Amino acid sequence: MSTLQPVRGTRDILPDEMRRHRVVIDTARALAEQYGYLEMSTPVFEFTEVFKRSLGDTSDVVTKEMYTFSMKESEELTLRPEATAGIARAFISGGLAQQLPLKYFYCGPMFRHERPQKGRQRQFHQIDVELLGVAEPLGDVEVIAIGAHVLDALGVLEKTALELNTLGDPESRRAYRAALVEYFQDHRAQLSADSLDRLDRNPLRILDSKNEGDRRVIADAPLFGDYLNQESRDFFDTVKAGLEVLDIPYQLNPRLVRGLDYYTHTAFEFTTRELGAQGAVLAGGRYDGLIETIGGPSTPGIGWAAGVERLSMLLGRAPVAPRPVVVVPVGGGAEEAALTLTQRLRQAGLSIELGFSGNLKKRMKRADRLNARAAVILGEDELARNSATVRDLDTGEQELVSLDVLSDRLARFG
RNA sequence: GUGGCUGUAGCUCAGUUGGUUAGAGCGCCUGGUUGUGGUCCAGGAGGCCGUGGGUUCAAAUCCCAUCAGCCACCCCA
Repeated sequence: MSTLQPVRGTRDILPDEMRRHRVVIDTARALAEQYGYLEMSTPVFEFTEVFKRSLGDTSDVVTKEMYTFSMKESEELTLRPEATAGIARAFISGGLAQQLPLKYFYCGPMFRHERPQKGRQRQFHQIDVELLGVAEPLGDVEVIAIGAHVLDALGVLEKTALELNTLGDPESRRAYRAALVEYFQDHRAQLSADSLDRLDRNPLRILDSKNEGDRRVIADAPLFGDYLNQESRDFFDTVKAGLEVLDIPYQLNPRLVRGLDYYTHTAFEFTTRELGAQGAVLAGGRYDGLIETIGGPSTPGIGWAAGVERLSMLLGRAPVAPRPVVVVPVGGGAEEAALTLTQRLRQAGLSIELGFSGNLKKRMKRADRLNARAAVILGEDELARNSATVRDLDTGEQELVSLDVLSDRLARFG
């Protein structure tokens, strides 16, 4: 192939694939709006500090996956690896704490320097829903409900399963974390190198390990359920009850964890088995501590992100390109008339193609390749009668139509 | 970041133990029609065999490196 390859982990999105992306994004945006979540946008890059503080200095994303660059000695910038940090930052910079609760929808490209795989690229796209300023478990239920609704509207809900867990409030977490660290310290010898590393940085993550030795140790590890205080237990019960009321099935997964301290209570993931190792398709949770952590007023929050590429891979049939009507001039004398006719029909709201060159045969062939619905043939004969020949390209039937009523006549091909 | 598999026309692939001008299907172009597409028929264009080195009289075929994709780990959307 050419040496002009796209950068590793990036790709061009041509119209066929773009159409799939748009189905995902447009569906999610419309549904989110229906729930009152309004679209907003933040810059693709931020001061590196924004991500370090919000994702945590020890997270994998921050320690080895960020695209960081500096412009001046004082300006360390990073291409965003996810959306929530920027939204939280915008919340603080904009003084938006005055207007709670806030409901946002977001979509755009994200950047992570990971080893590419199917369903995992270095530039990828996410849709994102955030609810700020709601501490009640009903907020969790609504946010998860939007996720389920989006997946259902895309026709992929039955290809996924909702996994649910709670991380409790900070008090419960601290107690559990301490118990976990103590337990794993006693079993250091049986843990994998990866997990030993996690023991310092991110002990909850060990629960998620797929390593066999780790799994044996994990089997007897303390359970989060035993360390949840009453408030946390009640909170989780209310979330579960809400999901049951809405008929959203879920499976409890005590191994579903988030490593960082500002995550609280609900954690959830819609996963699929159709994308190999990249199973998480739409995932999120509650982050009551986040905004305070990066320097704002203590504000509860919950949200999710979903991978546009992953969702579009799950989509069954690709949406077809819109079918235009093609205007075909015959002979040089008809070109001008065709040009004005084309523009007039477009202004009437029709999708019209006018080829730039070629004889009748070539133009008809091109119409066919465009999957055109009809051809409007304009030659000397037609012009003499102030008419055009309209050919239905599906049935092959054609008739002479006066130019005066042409746009009405073509409306049925719209 | 670690380990493994793969890389031949626009696409999907074939290419025998290294041996003359590298093949197929689909797609594309031209013609069979002077004002009519899809089907059919005939013809045609298009490959530095991912890239760079090496072994050999001889490399798409063997070796090394490199780039990219894929799979698992990891991470997550």
